[in-house]
Amino acid sequence: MAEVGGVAGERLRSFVERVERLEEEKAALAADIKEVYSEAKGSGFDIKVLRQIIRLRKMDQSDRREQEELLDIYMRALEM
Amino acid sequence: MAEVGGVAGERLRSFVERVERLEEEKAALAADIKEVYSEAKGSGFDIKVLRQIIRLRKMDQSDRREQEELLDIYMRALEM
Amino acid sequence: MAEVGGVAGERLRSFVERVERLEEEKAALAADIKEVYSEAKGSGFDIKVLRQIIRLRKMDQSDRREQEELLDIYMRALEM
Amino acid sequence: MAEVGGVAGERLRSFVERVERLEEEKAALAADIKEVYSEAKGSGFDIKVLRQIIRLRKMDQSDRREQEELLDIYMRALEM
DNA sequence: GTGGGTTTGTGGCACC
DNA sequence: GGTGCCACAAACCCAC
Repeated sequence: MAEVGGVAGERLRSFVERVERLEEEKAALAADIKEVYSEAKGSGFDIKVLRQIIRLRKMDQSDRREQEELLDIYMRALEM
Repeated sequence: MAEVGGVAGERLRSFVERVERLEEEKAALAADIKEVYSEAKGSGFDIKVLRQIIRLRKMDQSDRREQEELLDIYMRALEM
Repeated sequence: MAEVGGVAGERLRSFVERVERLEEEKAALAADIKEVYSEAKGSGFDIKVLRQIIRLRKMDQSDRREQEELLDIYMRALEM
Repeated sequence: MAEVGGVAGERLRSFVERVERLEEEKAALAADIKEVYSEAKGSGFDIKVLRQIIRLRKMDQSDRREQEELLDIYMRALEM
């Protein structure tokens, strides 16, 4: 990190701005999600229930993956 | 949350899937951000400090100053 | 936070030290846990497998709790 | 990880339970710490700054200085 | 303003 | 040694 005002400064600025740009897009998506929840609420759904459903669906997936992974490492631990 | 099993079921499914879709995209952006940090690291930048820079740029100036002043007061109180 | 060197300073110091004390104890427990894993490894167990087992046992519990919670909020959403 | 189902099964169970026991105690301490912060908050202290104080006290002086210097360099490079 | 929950950041650990 | 991963801790945000 020599060249405080020189080339490195340009690279640094570039990285910072790329991250900031991506974070903006991410924040926009978060806002979209919030809007969907809001719309759902307007249709009479309970947001807390919705969130829970989505969380459980995600968990089931990762749970299944974990189980498979456990089987896998058991097998390797037993040198099968 | 009326009409369980009826028309509302369709709507519910639709909301759930929209949220899941958006969350996938959000996760993809998070991965992109991670990659940028990784690239910056490869260029010799300190990721932790980089994160701090981005945090400071986002933070309001007056809040930032306020926090620092409070920290200063506490440290003097503790004779650090 | 007036009284930088006075009464408030004493209270501040007291809180800080209480937290530090508790964190020390917590760190000691973390070290104990690490030691148990180490001992298990010495007995021929695969640490990664062990961790996975413990994680799954914890997950199963919290999964069950989540399911119950979901049922509960469904019921409340349906005003049962 | 040999002897699945035999004597090793007992040992395995023992290790798992010891870890789980220690993790419970650790969780209890975490709750205690949270409570201290809560009490401090009730006395008018800023929790965020309090945490920072504790972090700084734990951190090595030279590391702390190093981080600050790096931050300073980056900020000058970005003309912040 | 307080608590809960979600998300982000940091540190430790294992593997390469 | 250094890199990626995972778990814990902290910050943030919303709803009440």
